[in-house]
Amino acid sequence: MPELPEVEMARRLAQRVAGGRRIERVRCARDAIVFEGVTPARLRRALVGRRVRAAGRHGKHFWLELDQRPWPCFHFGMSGGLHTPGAPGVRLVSQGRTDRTGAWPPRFTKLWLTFEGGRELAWTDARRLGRIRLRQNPRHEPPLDRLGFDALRGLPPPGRFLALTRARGAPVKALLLDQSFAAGVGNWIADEVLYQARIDPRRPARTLSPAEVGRLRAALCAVVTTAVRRGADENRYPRTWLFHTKWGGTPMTRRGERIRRDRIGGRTTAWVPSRQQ
DNA sequence: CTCAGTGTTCAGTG
DNA sequence: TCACTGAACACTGA
Repeated sequence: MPELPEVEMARRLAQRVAGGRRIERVRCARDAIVFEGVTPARLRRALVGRRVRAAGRHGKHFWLELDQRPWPCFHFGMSGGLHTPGAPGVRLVSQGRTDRTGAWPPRFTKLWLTFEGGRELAWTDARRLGRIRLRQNPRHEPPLDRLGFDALRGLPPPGRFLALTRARGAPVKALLLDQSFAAGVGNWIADEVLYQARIDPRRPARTLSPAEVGRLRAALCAVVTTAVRRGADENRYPRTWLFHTKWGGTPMTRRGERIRRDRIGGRTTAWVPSRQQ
């Protein structure tokens, strides 16, 4: 689930539910892995009674900006999500079948917040690769301070993007996944971007021509902004996207192109050799 | 039962 | 020191 578009939806959900409200109650699961460097008692002390001013995000990390520091910071790992009880006009960040049951709080809830007025947020993580931390200044402390430009809001201008890309020797697929390059890009976005830019994922980044880097930048921008505009709802992504056909039993795009799957940059990569030379 | 997986970190290599 | 690679992490669901 959680690449940049899903995390952006979570941020907006947090903003709508919690923005301007005081935190009344904080409940934590017992989990010394997900709560990194924070005991439930300290987290409770930092949050209870605080007012939420806003919700921030960079790449796949997001945080709540409170009227007093430190602030809670969240990363969803492979399987995390943010939920609120189904109130009219409030969109759920879906986490698949485990919470279509409608249970509240959902299965695998790690942090459960109640705000003044009775609104609630639940942060879930089945596989426990996600993290909850406390930070004085999230953007300027680990792990956020090691991130590159945000793929939605911080895309560098063409000249700088070209220089950044050609400074690297890794396969361009690996470069796209590197969070210190483009924060927020995950496996499916990287595949989609390379497909749309018509670039072979194995190519060392420094061998791309200026025209190819231009296509890469344009495709990155298009994929991320479109996914966010469509509410990170895969059913609403354009039909031409590789996304829809990459995992199916039929390894074909709807254009009839053969899809190949290789291990590139440490991840399974779906690509179309006839189109990505 | 086995294996892949929408992610990150860290040890090891050159 | 830097750039890069691959394994480990923890657990679910196919």
